[in-house]
Amino acid sequence: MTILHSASQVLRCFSDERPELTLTDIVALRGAPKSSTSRLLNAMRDAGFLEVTKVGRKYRPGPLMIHLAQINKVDMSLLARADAAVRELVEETGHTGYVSALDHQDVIGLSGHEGRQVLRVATAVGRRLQASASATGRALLSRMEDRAIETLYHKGLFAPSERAPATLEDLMNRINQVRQSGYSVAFDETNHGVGAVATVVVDPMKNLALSLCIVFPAATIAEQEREHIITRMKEMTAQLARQFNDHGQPLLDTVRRKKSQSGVLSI
Amino acid sequence: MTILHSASQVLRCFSDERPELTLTDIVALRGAPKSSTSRLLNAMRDAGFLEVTKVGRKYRPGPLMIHLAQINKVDMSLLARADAAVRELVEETGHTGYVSALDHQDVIGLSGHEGRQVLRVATAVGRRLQASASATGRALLSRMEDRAIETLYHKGLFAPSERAPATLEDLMNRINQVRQSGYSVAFDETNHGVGAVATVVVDPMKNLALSLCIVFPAATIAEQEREHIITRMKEMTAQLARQFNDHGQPLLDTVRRKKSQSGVLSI
DNA sequence: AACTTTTGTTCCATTAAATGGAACTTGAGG
DNA sequence: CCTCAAGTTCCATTTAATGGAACAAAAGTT
Repeated sequence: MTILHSASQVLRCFSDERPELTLTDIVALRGAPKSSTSRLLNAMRDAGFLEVTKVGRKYRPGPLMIHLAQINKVDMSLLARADAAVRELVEETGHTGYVSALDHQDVIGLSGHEGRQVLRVATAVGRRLQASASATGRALLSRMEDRAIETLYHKGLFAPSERAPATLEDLMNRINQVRQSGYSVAFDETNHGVGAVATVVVDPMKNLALSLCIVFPAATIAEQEREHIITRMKEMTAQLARQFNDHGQPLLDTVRRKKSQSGVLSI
Repeated sequence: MTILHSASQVLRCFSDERPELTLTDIVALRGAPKSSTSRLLNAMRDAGFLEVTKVGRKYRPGPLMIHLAQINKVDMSLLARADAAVRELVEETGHTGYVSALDHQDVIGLSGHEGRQVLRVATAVGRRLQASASATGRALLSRMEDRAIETLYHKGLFAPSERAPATLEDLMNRINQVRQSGYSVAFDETNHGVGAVATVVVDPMKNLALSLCIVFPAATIAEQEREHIITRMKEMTAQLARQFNDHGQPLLDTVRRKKSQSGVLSI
């Protein structure tokens, strides 16, 4: 174990729920000896990775992190991150991939990358898709509360093809499958001959859900390759979820209010 | 030199102007051997501190930094940072300190910390002060363009005491002194018997200038102590400036528009 | 205030990692 | 196919990190 990995582990201990940690906290979380951890934390403080609160000897991410967070060209938005992840998947698999978000009953493509395969699905940035009849749409819906989904489809739903869910009950079954497995699939639903695998990740701070999706010709894909795509997508999505403190909470129906700081007037 | 310090140096190489760097860039910036730097950068990538762009082997701050930037309880605003810096100065010197911002011709106290000294200046969060007749006000004005200052005081200015600048010319002289020395002083200007030292730092992304100020009884302060306060304030202000990419640019008169991302639709 | 418990630091010999020069590999132009 | 620049790997050497235990400092407890 190099000290950089140790430092990395320490920094990963911090989260929204635990923005400040003591030495003993970190010892407990990492399981490393107290002495090493003590020296490590002091070294990290000296280097600017951490800073200590005057009261209670608590550590938190330090000035160096604040410096990096100010660099606005390093886009840290979920969209930029999800887009980068999809691009990586596209390069790996050669299939087309895109990132999309939900808008009422529709899914909108926000960014897309075309694959290298001769037979490939064209990307459609800005195009709308029925949420209920697509892998990416059901992935996004899976992070809403049941009540909200029912409200959204209270007038019933339209199935553009035989394989798409035709009733609210069908849809809920498919959504529950997504919730359980962590990914969403579709074959021949909105577009004939097209297969899709999608996952979803939410940024709880912005209450924003985005879906990662890889699309491919349904006929030519091998079972093994499909499995591989699913595995990689779940891996990359899990990484994004960790980065954004997404612990699987459902999306809030109403807009969350930001708490005001204590003791300091806001501008 | 520990590897943590090296890693810290590398991360400090990134800025708004240089959001991505190659191995050779970093070798040039740090002066360390190429071999060590190569290994260091790869180790940092493995640990999540950096990530590499697929094209051009460029490095930039990595997923770990993005994770930390998401922690909302770690307040990275300039106000929170300036407040923490002032608190530290107050603890060190025992004198009262505060952070303030400009509102037209006034300075408003945004956060304050009272000193430990028996004879101390009381804090006044939310209270207004004449910008022209205070150390903190002139510090803030020093980051505006001359034209903007002239516009602000085109109706002339009022001096609340003999030592305060009475004309625009007086004021400009005092402001130019601040620009040159990097700090602002006042004795017996708005409040009798009160001395003050102030510095200013701006967050270019928010186009926000904040002033750090330490106030003390003018009569009882030793020359040496005053010098020490100035030195420490300049140090801490310089650190903040580095973190926020403040390179001494004047404040924009109009609100800067944020550029939209290329290739990706914004939500 | 004296005691106990909890929490963090320092010491030490041992182990493991970082170092820098040189040789080597890779990749982009010509 | 060659060349030059950019990046990686090798190796012996130096330097830093490790973890157990003793030590010191706070925070509770009687």
